[in-house]
Amino acid sequence: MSAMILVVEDEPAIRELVVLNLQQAGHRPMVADSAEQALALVRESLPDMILLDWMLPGMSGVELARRLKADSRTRGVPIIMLTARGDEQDKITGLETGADDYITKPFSPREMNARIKAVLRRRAPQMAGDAVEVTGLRLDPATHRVTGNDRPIELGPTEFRLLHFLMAHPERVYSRAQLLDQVWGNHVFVEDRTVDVHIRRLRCALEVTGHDGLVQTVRGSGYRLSVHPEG
Amino acid sequence: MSAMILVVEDEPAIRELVVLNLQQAGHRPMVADSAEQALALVRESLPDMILLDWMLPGMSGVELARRLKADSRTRGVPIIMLTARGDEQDKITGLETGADDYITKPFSPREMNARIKAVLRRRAPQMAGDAVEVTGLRLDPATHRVTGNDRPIELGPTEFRLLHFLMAHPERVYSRAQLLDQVWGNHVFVEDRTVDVHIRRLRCALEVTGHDGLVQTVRGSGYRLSVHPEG
DNA sequence: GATTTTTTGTCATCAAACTGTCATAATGGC
DNA sequence: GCCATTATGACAGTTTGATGACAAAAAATC
Repeated sequence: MSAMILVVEDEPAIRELVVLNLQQAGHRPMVADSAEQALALVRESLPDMILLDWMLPGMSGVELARRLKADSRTRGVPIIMLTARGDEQDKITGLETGADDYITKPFSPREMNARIKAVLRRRAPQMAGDAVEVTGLRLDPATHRVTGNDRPIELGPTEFRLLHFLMAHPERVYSRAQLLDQVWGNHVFVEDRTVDVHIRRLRCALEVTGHDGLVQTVRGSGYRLSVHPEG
Repeated sequence: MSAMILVVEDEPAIRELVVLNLQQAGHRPMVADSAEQALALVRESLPDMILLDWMLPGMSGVELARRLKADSRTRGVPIIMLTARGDEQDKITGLETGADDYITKPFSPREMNARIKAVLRRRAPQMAGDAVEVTGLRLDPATHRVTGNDRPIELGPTEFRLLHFLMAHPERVYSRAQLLDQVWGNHVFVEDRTVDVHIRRLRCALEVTGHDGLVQTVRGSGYRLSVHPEG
């Protein structure tokens, strides 16, 4: 479970606390101490999640959330609000602006981790770090192991990530561009056709346990991982 | 799970209660009735965890926590705050000073144990102090001794800690950064590649009993200790 | 307090693995 | 059969990890 998480918090003490805890949990934190800086960072590279302080100097956290949810590029990024008090009205407003969850200060690191994991599981399953299994094909991010009917399968790093993503979102077609965004990263410049090659390498590797049929081509659209026979 | 836990609490009744409960749970409690005495004790020997009363005569618990977190030697020791009431402001300040969790009095022994266990598991599972063994490779923290099939194995301090951590978390991949955090300490500034070198030294040492295969490389991700054959 | 002995972090180098791209063959739809 | 799309094999460049050497730092010894 290694997600890039942007922490937007102006108070240095709390910020450091959160960052430390995130690192402990194996995430890669980025920090911003204002909404403006956060926007700039997000423009550079899209994080997997944003922890957002309710109260910020300058542009408030609510306003920032609103903007992020208004932009199609950033809309999908889950947001967890950090709020000082458990004010019901705040909570309502927060959820209205599109926050995915809500943590009331003071929060224990355990609570924070639990909520982060829950949101990740909901919004970006491959980030949650759970093992996934489909008809005997099993991929465990924690041990970084792939097995087909309990026989080990060798995968390169890219094929691993690709399979991980596909298994986390089965029965759904993804275009090459989407796969490039999700598996390679949304900033790299790679030829579309490169996906074909990695799909082939993946199929090759899965062939030894007969699981290569799971990776299906959808002509004109992209690829899909499905348990249903092709066609 | 047997950890050395320092209890800092001025009220004798509560202190005894806590100590009793800790012993019941198999831990080894040390006690201090003031922050000053706590500091002296910590100077002697580093506990695995500190239960710290919020209100203390003389130097307060908050101040003590702050000092402990400021010192690189003691920074890694998890702190659980004992607070009298669920005072919101107290909790905020507590977390700011770097407490890992807090327990609100009055607390049930079960709650206390649960939180202690959780924090220990999260922060320093290898602190549990029990000997670990994997397919004939045995590491005993108490005697600081490593054997492979009952034949002694010589390890440098860093290699020992590294192996200890890996054996306490088998079958799981850790990035170099994570290993640096966990084994070196999350405050040191060391080159990532240094991990490679120590992994190699560790493997070299384990080679004499044929246990070097346990330490596996996961290309692009990090290292893993596993009983399953590589790849 | 000086001198060995260990331990540690860093580098340069080498081998192996991985990656992206292309040219070409194969395939499916019409 | 023709066209668009995908599969495949080969390849060169790049990245990554292993390894041996080395000097600084720390610890132990005298």
